[in-house]
Amino acid sequence: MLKKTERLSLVEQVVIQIEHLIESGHWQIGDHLPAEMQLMKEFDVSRNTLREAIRALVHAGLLETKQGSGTIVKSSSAFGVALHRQVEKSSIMETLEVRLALEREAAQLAAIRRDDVDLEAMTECIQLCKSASEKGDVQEFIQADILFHKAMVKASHNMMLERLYEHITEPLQSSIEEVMVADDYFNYSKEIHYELLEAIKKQDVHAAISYVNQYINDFREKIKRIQED
Amino acid sequence: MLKKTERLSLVEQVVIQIEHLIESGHWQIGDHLPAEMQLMKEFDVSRNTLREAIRALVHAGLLETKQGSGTIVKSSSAFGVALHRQVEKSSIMETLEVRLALEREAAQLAAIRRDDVDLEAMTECIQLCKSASEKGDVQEFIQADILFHKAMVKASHNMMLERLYEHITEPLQSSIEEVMVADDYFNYSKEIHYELLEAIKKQDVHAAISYVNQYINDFREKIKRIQED
DNA sequence: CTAAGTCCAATCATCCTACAACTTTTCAAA
DNA sequence: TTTGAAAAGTTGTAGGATGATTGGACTTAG
Repeated sequence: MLKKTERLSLVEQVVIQIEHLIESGHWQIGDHLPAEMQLMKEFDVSRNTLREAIRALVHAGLLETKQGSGTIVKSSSAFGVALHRQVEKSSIMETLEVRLALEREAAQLAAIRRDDVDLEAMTECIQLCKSASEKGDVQEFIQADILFHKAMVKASHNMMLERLYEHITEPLQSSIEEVMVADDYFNYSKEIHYELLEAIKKQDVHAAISYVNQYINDFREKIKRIQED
Repeated sequence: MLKKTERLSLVEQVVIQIEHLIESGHWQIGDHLPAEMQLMKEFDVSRNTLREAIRALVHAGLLETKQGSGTIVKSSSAFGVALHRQVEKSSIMETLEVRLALEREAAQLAAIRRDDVDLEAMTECIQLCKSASEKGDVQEFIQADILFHKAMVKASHNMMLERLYEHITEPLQSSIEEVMVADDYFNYSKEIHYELLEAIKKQDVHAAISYVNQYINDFREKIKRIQED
């Protein structure tokens, strides 16, 4: 079998270079890119070629151009943008169901695969929850709560699961906050998270799934109640 | 709150039009687009503007251009392409775990929400499985099997779940076939699918989840065994 | 000094023409 | 029929010109 000869067009080469510069953090989110004229010289391509490359990345959601002002970095993950757009097309309930599906799988895998680093990270998040709870700081509590969930997903040692969860949770954040603030989730989740962590620590898969199902169903009920108002 | 004034650039307008023409099926996958010269006239824009629009869609994976030949439609879903790329970056096992997470959630939701149309569709798929099995046609059986799973996911009445499942299953297809052909999955899945359908018909959520877990774990074992060879 | 308005330079948006590189078709010669 | 060269059609790249928008510098009236 012969390898298909593949010449990358100049545009595609420039696109790849810019993507790398963004992914590597050389251009951070919010940064201004150099002007077209300068980029032309740096990449040694014509204006058209450069503009086609930039336009491709603008449409992908990585860049944003504003006439008269310049081009800035908007995001560092094309996949995140694509998922974000899909979430926007869907209802909150639909998205939440997908997120919970991932979370349930993550809990199961985490209970099997978690290592000491994972357990330490999760324990730390729970302590953050606790201290925020004692201070009565709702916002800080919510942030710590989300961090705990992310730590659990990370403990599943499945990068794809982690990325999906991350990019689906992001646009849901405001809805999550709404539910938590409106209800008495504050005290409730404190305990169940601790028990969930214990189950994962003991590698008790069934218990872990059971706890996740508990707060998933509870969360679902709360959403329904709020949406009915 | 004032509405953000939003002037869409000519390029973006052309992009949207082309996207619509593809989504609506006016240009099918594999079709050649008209040449640049003609599209310039039809959209009434300059060559640069048109080319930037096309380039954006090429990078998104909807189109493919070949110098000297033309431009063809490659895919109808930008989200599908993005997901596909993500899957390619991940291992088969990782992807499978995500897919199974979705399938488990789908089974649960389907057991709750399925309507008569869903049940009919699933029954039909099972009969296809059966007839393929009797004929001994492995390929046809696999296709029918996948159709059954998709029908179940559809019965969850969650569009986002359905799309995710669809686009994740697609690039996995060859791996799935490999497992099924290599092992004795042929006879095994015939029975468990029937029982799963019965559980969903009776709206027995626990039984449905249980059956899904059964063949999920079985499938996982088979994959492991094959990968070790 | 402050605040409002004006002007200007920088920047992206669009259009135009020209040529190069590649592919497909056509057609004539072997 | 097969081969190969020519021709026509298509996308790729380059460079220049003008318009539209923005943000900051500057000016001026209070």
